[in-house]
Amino acid sequence: MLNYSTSEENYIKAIFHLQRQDNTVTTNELANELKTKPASVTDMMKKLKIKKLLHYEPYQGFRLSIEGYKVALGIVRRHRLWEYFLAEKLKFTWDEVHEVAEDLEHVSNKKLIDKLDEFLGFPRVDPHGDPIPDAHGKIEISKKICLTDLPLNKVAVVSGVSNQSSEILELLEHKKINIGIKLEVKKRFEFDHSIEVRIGRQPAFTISKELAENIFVKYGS
Amino acid sequence: MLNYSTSEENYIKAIFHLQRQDNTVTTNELANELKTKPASVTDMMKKLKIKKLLHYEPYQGFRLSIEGYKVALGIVRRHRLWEYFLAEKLKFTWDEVHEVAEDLEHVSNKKLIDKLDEFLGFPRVDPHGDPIPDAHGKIEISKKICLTDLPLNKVAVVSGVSNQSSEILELLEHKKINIGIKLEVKKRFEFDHSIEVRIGRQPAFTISKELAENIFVKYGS
DNA sequence: TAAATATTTTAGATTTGTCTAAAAATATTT
DNA sequence: AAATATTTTTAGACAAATCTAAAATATTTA
Ligand SMILES: [Mn+2]
Ligand SMILES: [Mn+2]
Ligand SMILES: [Mn+2]
Ligand SMILES: [Mn+2]
Repeated sequence: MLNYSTSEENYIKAIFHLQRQDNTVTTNELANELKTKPASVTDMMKKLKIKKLLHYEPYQGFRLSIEGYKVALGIVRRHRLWEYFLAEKLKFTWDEVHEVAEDLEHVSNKKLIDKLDEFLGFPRVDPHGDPIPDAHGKIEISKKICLTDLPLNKVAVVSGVSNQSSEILELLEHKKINIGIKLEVKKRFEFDHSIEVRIGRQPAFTISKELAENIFVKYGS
Repeated sequence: MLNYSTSEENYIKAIFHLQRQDNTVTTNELANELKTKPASVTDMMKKLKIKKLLHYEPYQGFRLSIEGYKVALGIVRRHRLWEYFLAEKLKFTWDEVHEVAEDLEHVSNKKLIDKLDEFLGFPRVDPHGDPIPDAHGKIEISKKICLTDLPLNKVAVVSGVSNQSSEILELLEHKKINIGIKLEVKKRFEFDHSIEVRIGRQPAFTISKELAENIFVKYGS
């Protein structure tokens, strides 16, 4: 596997994240995501196309190639392992890890990352509940259900949060909702779309529509 | 403290190491150390002078300014903490850590480094026996004595090794000489300048002049 | 001390990644 | 189907870091 510049890696990872939603990514979307200008995106897309990391025809948007997808998984693996390290070992909070991992992810020494993985005990998910690709690029694609869509009285595990701000963290900590916790939805209110939730045998409590929209769960352990 | 580019940091750190020996550093010395060309060094020296990180007049060589020295200590702190992490936590060997730390040292997030320091238990020396500057830039300047100069029958502690190759590591591991181990010199032979060494109450053994020249010790614990 | 040699700096080019402004292509309205 | 608006690309410029070749300066040698 070749080595790519920090800038190339940031573009590749951003495309990886954006193309999950739609099928292809547009110049403006990517420029917006990376806080850069459309002209810069076009320049980089030409370069990544030459390196065969993506499919791109002028004005048609772009997608990662098989090779580009593999490279992206490597970057995501490094990013999430470092996030796990920061949260678990260095006691960073949940909302602080992303920014630091954004730099650490670009140190691409295979042995470093595989030993870090081992040191951490081969974690499956990062502090935001997102799956960590293994050394071979395998990634668990568990389908996440938004809390707004979870059927009533079905126990599910909180597996991720889509918003990573310190504001949502404050609220989640106050409500004692962490990744991995089991909960069920007891009731939905039509008026404000608020949701009544219960964790284990504790008394049920209410969370807002806004919060519920950002919490994802999955079935099973 | 401002932020500097990876390239600027590599130059600053190299000057820091070179100026310990002599008083001022020359263009060729630095170009050689960084495996770059003299013209590139001159360009960077002009830039670092403008940033007030060093004293430099054309043709006169250069030294770090007080400010440049502080910046260098920060880089060295990061480098050596990562080296300690790699050796202690990830079980890298001694001769592998430098290369990886060379990249990790450029992730300059104050909180990351201070938390890493805490996680590691505030280590005083890196895996090569070199002192780690603390969060305020304080560094222990213990005077190292080369094993060739240690008086006979004086117990001293192995505190560093000047050569960092895997070849010297192989030999040191075979002879069971590690950083922190206590030893004394029992005899010196005029013929080949080999040295007879004893660790604790174990039987004495001989090491070559070449090896002794690369081992440094200090008195006390 | 003058010539030869070595070191250092300058001049000019190159690569990478970015930007602004203008042109071209595409999409949306009327 | 034009006209209008939006998106994307191109053209040209710029900063950072590097290089080669030539010029300037310093050091050594005879
Ligand atoms: Mn990044
Ligand atoms: Mn994450
Ligand atoms: Mn470095
Ligand atoms: Mn070291």
